[in-house]
Amino acid sequence: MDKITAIRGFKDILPGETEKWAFVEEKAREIFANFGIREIKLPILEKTELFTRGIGETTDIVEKEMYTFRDRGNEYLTLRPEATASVIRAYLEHNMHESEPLTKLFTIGPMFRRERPQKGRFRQFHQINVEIIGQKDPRVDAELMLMLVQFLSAVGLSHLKLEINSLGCPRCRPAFRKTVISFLRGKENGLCPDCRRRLKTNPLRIFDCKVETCREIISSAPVILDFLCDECREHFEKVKEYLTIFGISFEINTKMVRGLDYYTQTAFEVITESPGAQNAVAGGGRYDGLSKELGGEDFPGIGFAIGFERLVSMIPMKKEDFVKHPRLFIAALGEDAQKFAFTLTNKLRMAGIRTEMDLSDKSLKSQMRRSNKLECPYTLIVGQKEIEENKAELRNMEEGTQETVELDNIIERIQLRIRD
RNA sequence: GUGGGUGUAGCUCAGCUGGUUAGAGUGCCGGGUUGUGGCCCCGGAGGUCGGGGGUUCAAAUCCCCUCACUCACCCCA
Repeated sequence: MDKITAIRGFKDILPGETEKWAFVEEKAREIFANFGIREIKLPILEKTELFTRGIGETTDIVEKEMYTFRDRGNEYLTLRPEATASVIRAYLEHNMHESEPLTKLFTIGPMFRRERPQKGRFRQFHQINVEIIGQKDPRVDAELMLMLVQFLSAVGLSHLKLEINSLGCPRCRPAFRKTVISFLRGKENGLCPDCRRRLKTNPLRIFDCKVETCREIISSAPVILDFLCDECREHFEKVKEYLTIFGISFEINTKMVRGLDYYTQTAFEVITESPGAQNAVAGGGRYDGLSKELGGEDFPGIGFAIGFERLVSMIPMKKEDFVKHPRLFIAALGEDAQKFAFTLTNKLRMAGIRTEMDLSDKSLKSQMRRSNKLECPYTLIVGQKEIEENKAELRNMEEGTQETVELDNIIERIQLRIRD
């Protein structure tokens, strides 16, 4: 019989790694709370239409990456490839704007995209999403980025680069798009096959092509920022101004475009210098048209997504730093001592002290080795002799010293001695 | 979907141009005085050499197919 394995691009997150994940989540919850952002939990399965309408029919995600199937009721369902559409759906479904003019939400969970896995990219991956809905004020954009930067440095990341751009709006982007197309007319032969295709489907994407010849051609192309309408320009200027107030360093990257249709105006990314091609830890932007696209009123929104796996892989601390070692190991010899140790171990656990023992009746040496391996700072040694004399040996593993303790009120005695 | 790399012990890997019972380090188990860890020493368990087919007297090693993993492209977090 063949062993059954996890499916391609789906990963188990094992102990040692999960502690790191918990740490990241705790930090997120703590910092987001300071900024008034509340958690929303969303289904991971949605009607397919939510994504085809929200993300855009012609995007790669919708065209070839979604896990879509028909359920037993013949309804088309999709494992969510991203969270923003779901957040807006929930926002509209529960009329959240009625009770709160500015709604600030975060959610953490798995996303699914059927791509070829590689470093920093999986078919099931996790994101931390934050969405602020209801106001178009550039201060919202700025504080969102401020919070993102603070969070990333709180989990220990450094050498990060914040890149920002403005993508314009439905009023000013079309003109830019036209200009780019006519700029590229006659230069098609210099473009890579992908970009020639993009010229028809999504010409703005040519801006972030990595092929050298394309980069050369596009480097002299017109820049979106020169085409912004007054409102978009004003908004972008304010965003930059507020970022500067907070002392957040950023770079303007006019070549940054976003893959999903719903983005407008502010777009941003946090890039790392970690090796590998997938160097974006977080990305986001404003999506003022999305809510209308999903059949709601016209609510402005802005948000970002942090790639959980990418973030965790960059945390400088080692796995061991997150593991909670037992505080005490109980080594017991003989039947009476084992019985005593078993009840004591669990009583100590219930009293809040991480305690381990050995259940397989091994030699003292073997039990000591195990205590050492688990990095327990203390070991309580109980044998037949100790039971009879109503005492035990408490050994300090770091210093190699030990003392005799009475078994009466042993829990209190231990608590007193092994407190960190 | 396209291209490159790699599949040998739980883990990390060595096995050159094919040649006796497939190795190391680490981890695991046990021992080194009768009831005391780490360092050191000794012993032990553990492998369909990813799978299938072929060439050969002989294949972990050469050839073909297949699967998996991995890196990169596309795209994105």
